[in-house]
Amino acid sequence: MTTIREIAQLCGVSVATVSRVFNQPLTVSKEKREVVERVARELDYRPNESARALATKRSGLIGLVWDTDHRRPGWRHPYLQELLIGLKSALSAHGYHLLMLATSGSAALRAVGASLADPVAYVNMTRRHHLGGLVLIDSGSDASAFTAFAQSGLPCVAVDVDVDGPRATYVTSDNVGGAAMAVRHLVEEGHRRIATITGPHANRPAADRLAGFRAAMIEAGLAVPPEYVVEGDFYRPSGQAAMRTLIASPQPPTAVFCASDEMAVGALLAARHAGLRVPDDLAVVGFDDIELAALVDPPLTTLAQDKAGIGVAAARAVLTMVHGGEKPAPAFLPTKLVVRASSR
Amino acid sequence: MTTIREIAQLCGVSVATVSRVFNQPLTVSKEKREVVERVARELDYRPNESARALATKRSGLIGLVWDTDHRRPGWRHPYLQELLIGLKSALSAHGYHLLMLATSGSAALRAVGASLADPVAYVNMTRRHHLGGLVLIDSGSDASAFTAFAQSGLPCVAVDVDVDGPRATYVTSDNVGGAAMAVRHLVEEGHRRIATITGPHANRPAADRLAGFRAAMIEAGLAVPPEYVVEGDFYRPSGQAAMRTLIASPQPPTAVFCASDEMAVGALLAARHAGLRVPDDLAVVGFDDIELAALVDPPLTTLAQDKAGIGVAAARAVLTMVHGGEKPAPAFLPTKLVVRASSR
DNA sequence: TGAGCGGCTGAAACCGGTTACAAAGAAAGG
DNA sequence: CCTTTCTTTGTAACCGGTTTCAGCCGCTCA
Repeated sequence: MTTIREIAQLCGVSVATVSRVFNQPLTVSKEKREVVERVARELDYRPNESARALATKRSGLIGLVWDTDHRRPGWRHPYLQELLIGLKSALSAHGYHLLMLATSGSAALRAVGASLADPVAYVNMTRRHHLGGLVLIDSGSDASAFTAFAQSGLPCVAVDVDVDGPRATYVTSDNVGGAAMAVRHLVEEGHRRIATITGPHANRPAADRLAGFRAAMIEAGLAVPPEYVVEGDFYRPSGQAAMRTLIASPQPPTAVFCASDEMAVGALLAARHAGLRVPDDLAVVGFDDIELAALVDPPLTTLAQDKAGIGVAAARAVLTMVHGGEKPAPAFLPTKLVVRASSR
Repeated sequence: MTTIREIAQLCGVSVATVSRVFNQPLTVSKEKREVVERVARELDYRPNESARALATKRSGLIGLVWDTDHRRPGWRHPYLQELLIGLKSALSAHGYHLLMLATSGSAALRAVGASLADPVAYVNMTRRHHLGGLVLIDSGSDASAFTAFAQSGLPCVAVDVDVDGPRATYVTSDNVGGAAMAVRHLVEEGHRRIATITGPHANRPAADRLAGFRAAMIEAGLAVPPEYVVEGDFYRPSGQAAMRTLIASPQPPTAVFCASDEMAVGALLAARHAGLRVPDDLAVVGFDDIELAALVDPPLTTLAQDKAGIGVAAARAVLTMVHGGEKPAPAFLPTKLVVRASSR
């Protein structure tokens, strides 16, 4: 590997000059700059990032905290791939890389059944590697661990989990607006008895979707009897169970808004088992627009999240803070209603 | 941040001794070791990884090459999440982290329509960051770029793509054996006219699945007329089209083995449109066991890949090479036949 | 003509570890 | 008791960059 000193010697300049050529080119005279650049190219010079990080205390890396909860081995992030695509492209545009942190030290914590990996271990890694900031991805467990990150003072951006801290913010979809769009769509289709299957009430997106549902129902002048709000956990079985409950109620709804596509698919299954035709007897609307949504029978009407966009927004937010900017306000990305056969 | 020198001073020892306590504890006397360890703990000492990487030329990072092909914006890895879970946990067990490389410099290449991102840029990053090795994930484009990595001399492990090089190997499922299991299962169900919808012939897993299919057919004493082998591209529409062709043939098959679940779902759709009942008129078997497989109607018989296991195997292989071991032979992980309603 | 200023440049310190080498002390062997 | 060997320790060089500081040079302006 060629070093800055070799180049300096070959060009007859000092190492400081060579360093400047790459970092503050304008402070070097045009002639020397060109010589250095040419020689560097000929020697296929590549700056040593470790040395650079050591000297500057900046590594050009952003940490990704995504720890699958060992108590929920089957849990899967609904759109990890798209999220990563968005994250990666936005970070890459600014010359940053994404480091998937592994906390090998957390075995002890797992043994005692701690939720999520030890935030301390992650913060530890962050400092050791001079990471600029962290992106936190919801891993299906409770969000308490996230607050530990948020309070650590490191630049943190959480996806789909609301956190607050000195340099912590979050990015999610416009869940309130999306849910309201779902209701309006169902009202337009002539429904008046509309129920909802929500996510866990402690979960921010779930709460927002419920709030949007309620607001739009009021706006439409429709009542929401308590039995029309059933809590699920975002996964298919809970949607199926919730739908069974709704079907068994004295006056079953003619439409249901589900806070996730997974639960909506469960609702479709329950409807099928009960002999209900979708959408004639029961309209179903989901949330997420997972790949599966277009493929179930009937295809599912749903609110599409801008999945890659959320990744991009998260990357931007964390970079803003890394570069010393103010903590950005939480971002709520617009959703899009995708109307398919399950609701018309 | 506390440094090794502060600790040395507080303990009244030299920096070398402190360094040894953390790297070769046995060469330090018990007393000094304990003092250093206690003080380090009290001061919450964390070694600076940049400095360490600079001195040792090892970073403890493994690079992940996963560049979504811009010419196939909709392309998605069939099991990225499970793969990452496996990779991460196995790497983490050895104290390694996974660095998702971003090659911002590839914009120029994209402009000229180059396939995949510039391997040179990745190799560049690898050297800059002192990465131990690379894990290459198939990104749906042609595999030519992979050979460039394989020949770079860096430790490389590809997933689902066969590469060879001085320190390059790959990990995939036992595609031959899996396909053979599918055929045997269909034969046991009484089928004799069995067709296959293959993946792209240039793709190694696709070729292996076809080879396994052929071998098992011969073993069962069954003929494979040329029109019973139709090539698809792993995606749904191609499966649907291929199935239409098969149905239109003079003597349509009573069973079809598809090289991917996506194509199998396409085959199911084509069968439904043609008025065929599955599995009575046509049995369908897929490959992958994607989430959708259990949810289509009828649920799909398929060969489940050990997705996380592939990640673990890839991690092990790359670590073996990083630690100076011999290049491991390609690994072929066993698949499992999951029998559902589409074939019985 | 001389003071003042701005642009370039280089010497050297520094970032925080690792490690080759030498030396001191302790233990072993003759 | 002296030599040899082993263990433990410290000194100092080194990894490859960045950055402070001072000095030089050429200009401008009074």
